[in-house]
Amino acid sequence: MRAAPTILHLDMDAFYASVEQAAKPSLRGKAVIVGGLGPRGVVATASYEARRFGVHSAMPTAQARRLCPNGAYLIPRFTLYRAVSDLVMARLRALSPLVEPLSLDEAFVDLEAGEAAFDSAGARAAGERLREEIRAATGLSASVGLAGSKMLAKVASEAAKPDGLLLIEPGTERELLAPMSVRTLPGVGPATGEHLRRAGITTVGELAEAGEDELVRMTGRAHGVALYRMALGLDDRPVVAERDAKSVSVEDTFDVDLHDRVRIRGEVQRLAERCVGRLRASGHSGRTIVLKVRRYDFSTLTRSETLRGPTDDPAVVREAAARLLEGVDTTGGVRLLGVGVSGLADYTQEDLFAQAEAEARAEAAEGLDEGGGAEGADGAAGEPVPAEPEGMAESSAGAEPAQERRWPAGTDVRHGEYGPGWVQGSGVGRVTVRFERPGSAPGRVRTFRVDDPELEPSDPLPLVGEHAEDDAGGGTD
DNA sequence: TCTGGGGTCCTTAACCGT
DNA sequence: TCTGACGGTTAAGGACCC
Repeated sequence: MRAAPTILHLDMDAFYASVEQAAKPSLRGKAVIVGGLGPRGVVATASYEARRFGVHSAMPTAQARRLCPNGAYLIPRFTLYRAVSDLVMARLRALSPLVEPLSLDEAFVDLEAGEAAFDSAGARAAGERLREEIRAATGLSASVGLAGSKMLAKVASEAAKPDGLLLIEPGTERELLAPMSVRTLPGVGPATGEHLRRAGITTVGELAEAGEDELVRMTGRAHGVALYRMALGLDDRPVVAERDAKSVSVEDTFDVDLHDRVRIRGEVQRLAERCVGRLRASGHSGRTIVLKVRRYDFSTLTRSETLRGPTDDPAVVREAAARLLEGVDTTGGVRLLGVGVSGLADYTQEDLFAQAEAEARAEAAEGLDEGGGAEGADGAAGEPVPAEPEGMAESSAGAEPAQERRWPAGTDVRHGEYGPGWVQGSGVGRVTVRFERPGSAPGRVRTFRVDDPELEPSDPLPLVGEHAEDDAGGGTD
């Protein structure tokens, strides 16, 4: 019924992990796990090599380490991923003005609107060309789904993974979907999946048979209607570029539950500041302040307050957050705190640029603050481990004077003598660095004292060498 | 060693006003 | 004036996504 399969869904394969493998030649073909490395971290992305051990995203990192003890565990480096993502999105926008990014590694493109394709053959050709261009520009593989609707295009790219392309011909969608699990449909997660399973519905075909009324009764109005339409392969949502943000929030999970009320208040104030920093950087102000508290038992509650008008004043947000906290019982301990602002209004801030810069600096400083997990700890003997008092996550009230330099695994560094490399692990006063760069052969490893003056953090190098013209970065030769 | 961080959207209930 | 049907807003929670 629907026209030609000219909606394209692009999905980068194991994006964060693939970027790290591209940046670090010695990791190619190896199990790479990107995610939180602390005691409560979870996996953001696992390379396909790591997936063979049963590691997958959203899994606690601790569990991943048990399944795959020899994997490389790295913290995410969003600035690098964003830069790579920008290259990819630029390719998409060259195809069509109608590009809807869903995240750093995923987007929809309306090929017809860009006059890039009008039929199956044209769409397939455009998709294959796109995959080649992305590989040339970034060195990474992407999967492409093509269909007459967003939902089907996404299902197609999922099925094409990794490094593939799948086009769903119009008219074939129902029979294609029928045997698939309901869980392949976007919007059907663990809860809905289990709900449906208990009603004896496990495939998309059974979903369609159940009928709209039944599904609405089981899962609610909006969900039921959407579910039924998806089961029939119906989806007429347009590709929309430029959707504006609806809320801004920041949250922190603590390595150890917080009990001290004074400390909790202090953390809420910090989060409020950070939240406003981001709010301002995005050129917004907001009316509703939200406090989020996750307790020791993982139960989560939110408290919110709506102001008379929008604000981007740190003091106002801090005070509102503090008021909201007073209404929350924290006995037993708190594992996470968050502060958010919603009800956003455009707010053209006078000195927006100065603020954005301040924010960027603050973020850069924070990035290096995170607790670094040593990874290749090997048989390092002797010397007592620094034994950090846990829970004193970051910037612990300036108690310790001679701050030891931290080298989180995965950080880019430059050594005066050996050149560019990355931190493979650190601990017991030492840091292990592998010297290699995106274009090079796998490099050698050397170990230094953490305070080696020749060693300094550096910016990530571009994945594909060609952009040598801009020496803006650390192009000291 | 259980379970991140940033979002979006939906549902339900209470409350207010028409 | 009382009651009801609605509709909008606010607050809280939950499911889901990457």
